[in-house]
Amino acid sequence: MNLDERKKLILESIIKDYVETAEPVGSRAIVRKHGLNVSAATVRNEMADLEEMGYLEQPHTSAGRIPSEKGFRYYVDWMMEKESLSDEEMEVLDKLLHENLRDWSDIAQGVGNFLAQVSNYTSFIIVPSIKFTQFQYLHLVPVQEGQALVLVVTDIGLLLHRKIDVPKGITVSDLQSVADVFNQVFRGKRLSEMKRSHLQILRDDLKNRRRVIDKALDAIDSLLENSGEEKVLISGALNILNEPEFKDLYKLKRILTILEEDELLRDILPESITQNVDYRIGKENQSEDIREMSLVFTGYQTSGDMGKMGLIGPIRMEYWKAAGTLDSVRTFIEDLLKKRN
Amino acid sequence: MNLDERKKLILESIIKDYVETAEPVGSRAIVRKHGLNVSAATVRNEMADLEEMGYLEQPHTSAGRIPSEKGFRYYVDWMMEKESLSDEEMEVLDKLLHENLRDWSDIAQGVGNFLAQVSNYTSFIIVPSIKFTQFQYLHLVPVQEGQALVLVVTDIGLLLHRKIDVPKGITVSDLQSVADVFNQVFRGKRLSEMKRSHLQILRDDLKNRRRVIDKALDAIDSLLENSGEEKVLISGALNILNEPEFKDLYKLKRILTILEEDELLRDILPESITQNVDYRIGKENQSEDIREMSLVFTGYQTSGDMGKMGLIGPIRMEYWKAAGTLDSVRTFIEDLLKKRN
DNA sequence: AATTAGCACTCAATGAATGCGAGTGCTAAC
DNA sequence: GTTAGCACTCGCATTCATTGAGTGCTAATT
Repeated sequence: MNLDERKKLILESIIKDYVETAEPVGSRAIVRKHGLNVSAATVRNEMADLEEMGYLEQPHTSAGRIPSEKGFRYYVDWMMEKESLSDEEMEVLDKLLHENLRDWSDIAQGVGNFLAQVSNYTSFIIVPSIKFTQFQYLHLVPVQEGQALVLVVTDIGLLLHRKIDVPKGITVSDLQSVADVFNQVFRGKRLSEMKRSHLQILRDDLKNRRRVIDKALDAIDSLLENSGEEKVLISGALNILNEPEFKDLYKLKRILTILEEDELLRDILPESITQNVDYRIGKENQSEDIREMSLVFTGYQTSGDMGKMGLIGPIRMEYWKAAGTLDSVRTFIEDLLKKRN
Repeated sequence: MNLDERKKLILESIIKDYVETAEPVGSRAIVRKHGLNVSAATVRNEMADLEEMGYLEQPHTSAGRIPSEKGFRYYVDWMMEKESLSDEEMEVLDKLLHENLRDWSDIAQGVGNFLAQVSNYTSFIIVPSIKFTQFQYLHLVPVQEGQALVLVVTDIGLLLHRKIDVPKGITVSDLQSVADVFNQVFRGKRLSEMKRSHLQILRDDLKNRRRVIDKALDAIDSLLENSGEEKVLISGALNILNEPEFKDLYKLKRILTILEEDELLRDILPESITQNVDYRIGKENQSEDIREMSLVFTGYQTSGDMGKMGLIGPIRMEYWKAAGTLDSVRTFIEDLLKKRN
């Protein structure tokens, strides 16, 4: 894994130039732009070496070199320095998230937009299933004769509000006492653990209350069904229009379609994920469809499962910036989640 | 405005063919495909007439004819028969909307997706400002020491839920009585009319209650600020990738960018709008940016302002299908909105 | 032994020249 | 009024030569 300093410098020059311009880089250009004290011919020799080692490749004989995927991988693993968010960018993020404290999924969407915007790539955020968030309390709010609103609040905020039918003639304090039952029995439990069977308390209870409780649990069940899975948020898919490698309309269409289908994203990420930034460069991706793209991603800790987020871009990606941005954003939202608790 | 039957038939043939294939239509093709009992030469003469009248145009001398925008306009105004949704499509819509009764804006998003899907164009739905919906009642739900949840319910369902700070030591019944004040004073009023000045009742009331009321009104104000404007929902923007006229990457990018910017859509629609389906074909559009596209749109009645929805596609659009679809969907959601009340 | 100048060579990209064919417009006959 | 026939037009695809950036190799230089 050791390249001598000059080879490293040349590899880096080629990567930086190529990422910027999307054009093969020639020996002359390197000498000129990066102020090496050797001639182009020397650089050519080094480049031939690097190519033989697999770090560079040539689109065709008479073109310059471009970094191979292995070249990018080497750079990312051994040479790269992450580039964090600038102060101004941090400020934007800060403002964005403190402006209005809404649902966590709203916040996540905001973070996604932010990621896409600062990076100019496509961002994704996977919000973990709410199954494992803690039930805090439930309120039953009468709406009108025969209807009530179920409110479920968890450790990450309000989650469910849904109308249910209730028996006519039920009073506010009836509803209150039903809610009290929930709050006693389930407080601190995870949503996924809320089962009818735990409500033995009610074995011989009033029929009316029983019915309301059933309805409320139905509502919770349906919540888990609808949003019980992790949620995938995608932002900035159109940013790939800026990448010259996708000027081919057919390719473009295929990729945009994938990016629109949030379901597909779940599959291209590894099951388990850590809070370190990780990379999948080009063909390192399992999924056929994104073999021409790179992924930079990381996990973030929530009160429940680990969430995931990341950026999708061309192989010719500013990995340094993407990784730095993700690092900054991760710490930021983890702080935010802690504070909200 | 009178064309003889044969000219109409020829115009229609050209429109149908061109809409389908995006290629100029030649005289031979018309005779062959549409079973005219005249020769190609005759059709050519008629076509020359139609061109002179401005209903057709020729991309270049040696090509067939394509309908001009005026030609499409004539067809839409005088000849077209709308093509309603098929039974299966109606069923899909029905299922979609009865599946889960959520927020109206969720429903609107669903309808938008549906429109985009059945039409294969880009759909937009403008949900009118909530300012003019009727306040039904407010609930204050204690969350934890020093915090409460404001719930505002209007005639179209739950609208706002936001945490506010409340003085410590305030009791549930205190909150309840504050809510009662709101419900007495504002019931049936429009959100935009809810002002502090109406709360003279409170002139000499307890300081604590006063403070809570102020906070709640702040929350409502902020609601109006954030979502007080009409909301634009766009769906299926990527459908334009299917249209060959946008194979030019530069055009494509410009248009997709516009479609992503929902703000811009507001501007391209006329201020006042009726429940009839209306059209803007190509250069009939005021806005520079969509002069190469057509709009088909209609208003839908809500309990407040008139909402708007429609489809954006190439000039070479299936107006008949688009108009029929919008008609069907309009009546559908108007029924839905009535029922929910 | 490493570096460099020099030069022949390669190959994509560009643009001019050419042929093809779909479709028209016109004329003369029906 | 309709139609057959035919010359004509013009976009499109193909071919071919030209250009130029960039390489690889060799021989000279440090």
